[in-house]
Amino acid sequence: MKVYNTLTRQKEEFVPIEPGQVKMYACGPTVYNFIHIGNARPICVFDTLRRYFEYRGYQVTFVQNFTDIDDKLINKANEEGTTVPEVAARYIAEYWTDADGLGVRRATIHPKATETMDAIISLVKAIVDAGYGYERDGSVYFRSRKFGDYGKLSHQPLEELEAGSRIDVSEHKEDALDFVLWKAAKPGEPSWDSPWGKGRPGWHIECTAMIKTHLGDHIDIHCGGQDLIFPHHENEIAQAESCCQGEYAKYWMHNGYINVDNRKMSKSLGNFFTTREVANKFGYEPIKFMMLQAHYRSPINYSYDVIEQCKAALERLYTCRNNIDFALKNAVDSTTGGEDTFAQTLDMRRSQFIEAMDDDLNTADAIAALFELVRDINTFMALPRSAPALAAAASLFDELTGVLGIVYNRQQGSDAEAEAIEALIAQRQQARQQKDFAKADAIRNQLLADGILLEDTPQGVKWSRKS
RNA sequence: GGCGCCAUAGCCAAGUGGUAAGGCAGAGGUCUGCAAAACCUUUAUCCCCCGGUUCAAAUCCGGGUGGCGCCUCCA
Repeated sequence: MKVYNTLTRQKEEFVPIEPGQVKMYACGPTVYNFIHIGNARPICVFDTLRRYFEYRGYQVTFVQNFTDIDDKLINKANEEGTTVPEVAARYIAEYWTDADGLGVRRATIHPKATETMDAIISLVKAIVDAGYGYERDGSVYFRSRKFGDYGKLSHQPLEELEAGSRIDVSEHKEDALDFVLWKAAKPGEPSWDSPWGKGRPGWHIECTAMIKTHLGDHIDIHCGGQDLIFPHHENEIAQAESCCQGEYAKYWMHNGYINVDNRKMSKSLGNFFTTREVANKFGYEPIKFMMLQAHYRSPINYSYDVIEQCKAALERLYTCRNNIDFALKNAVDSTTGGEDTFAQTLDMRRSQFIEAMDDDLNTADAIAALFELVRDINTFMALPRSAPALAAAASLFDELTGVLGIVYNRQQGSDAEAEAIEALIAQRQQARQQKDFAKADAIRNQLLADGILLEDTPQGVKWSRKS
């Protein structure tokens, strides 16, 4: 498999540090609000990456953090007259709702910054001991310029980084490039005891500490949004490699932005949509599909039209899967002509899918393979088929959509409900036989109003729930 | 100023040297009591513009034009 590595700005063959194992880390949300769909992109993309590695037989340890102590959380708690832990707990719960809706699996470990405090403090200490950190008035800073590789990820010359940075008069940095590892406590803020007095961690140190705690000193892949390359990931490298030999992360993968009106969607610009509000209107599935229909490094311009198109595209997929189940109920006993060819076609689509995913997670091409598979299956089902052949089709469909994490969770009704529907269908069939089409259509329309779609086929009446 | 990214049909989107995937929308057809679904056909003589390299370029090189991002919290 090839992956694009931000470090080298090239697609590279993925070679894990330990054969058969992948250790990956993705920067997770700061839990002070609902996540917006820009936040949802890396969550979806890197979940798919993780699933794909597992599909290819790797044992994956995937860590994604929650930043649960930070200025934004403190502000939110103050605004609401509540506490930081309460705010964090609430939005972590909301995060799970969105993640589950998007069909994103739980990571192996979801550490929280506040639960990693010991590791954070010892890491800061190690950095100070190594001569890269220094304390001023209870805060600890990192000497960026002393770390020779500073700028290697963002590919920025130091002078330029310096020109862009500003020294806050309230801080006591030796150099404009330096960044904070540990912040001295301000009155009324949550704080932890440390060798430098009460304080809390800087933004960058938690990820490094969590990686070292849960994955070790060297990981295969570090992921995140492109906007984290500088300064966040650059600083993580400095923190990790200044006090530990060897490479912190072998591959760095960064996803592109979600835009609105071609502008980056962000909380600071105020042009964001929360995942929840879009999901309430269109469902979670089209959001997930939108994330995967484009390559993960390309920008996606979110709009009403796009999400509607995604919904329609998904409908084709779901209908196919439903039709397989229907065909399975009416399967014939003996095999029919062309089943060998069909089996070969299935294998060919699987190969096509894998080839696409192997090329730096080209989910757009993988989805194209999936749609071609759908056409193959639909064509195959034009005739009555044997159960094993249909089951093979269903199995491959589930296999590939499973790797993508395109959830298919159309709600299931109760048995009583199904019986009532079947009864109405029977009435309608009777009406049809008597050529009472007005009555037949009335029943069909009534069911449709209840979200039940009837379709007449040579094998009988098929019904399904519409979203 | 520094470092990058992008420009493909009405819309979304792959393809990065060998003659334009896939989806949505549209048109025609088959099937159907009708509808739905499905299938077939069709929708870019051409990939922002101008040069160049090559037997061959949407794909490489040079120059434009337009859009965007990071350098400050941010996925």
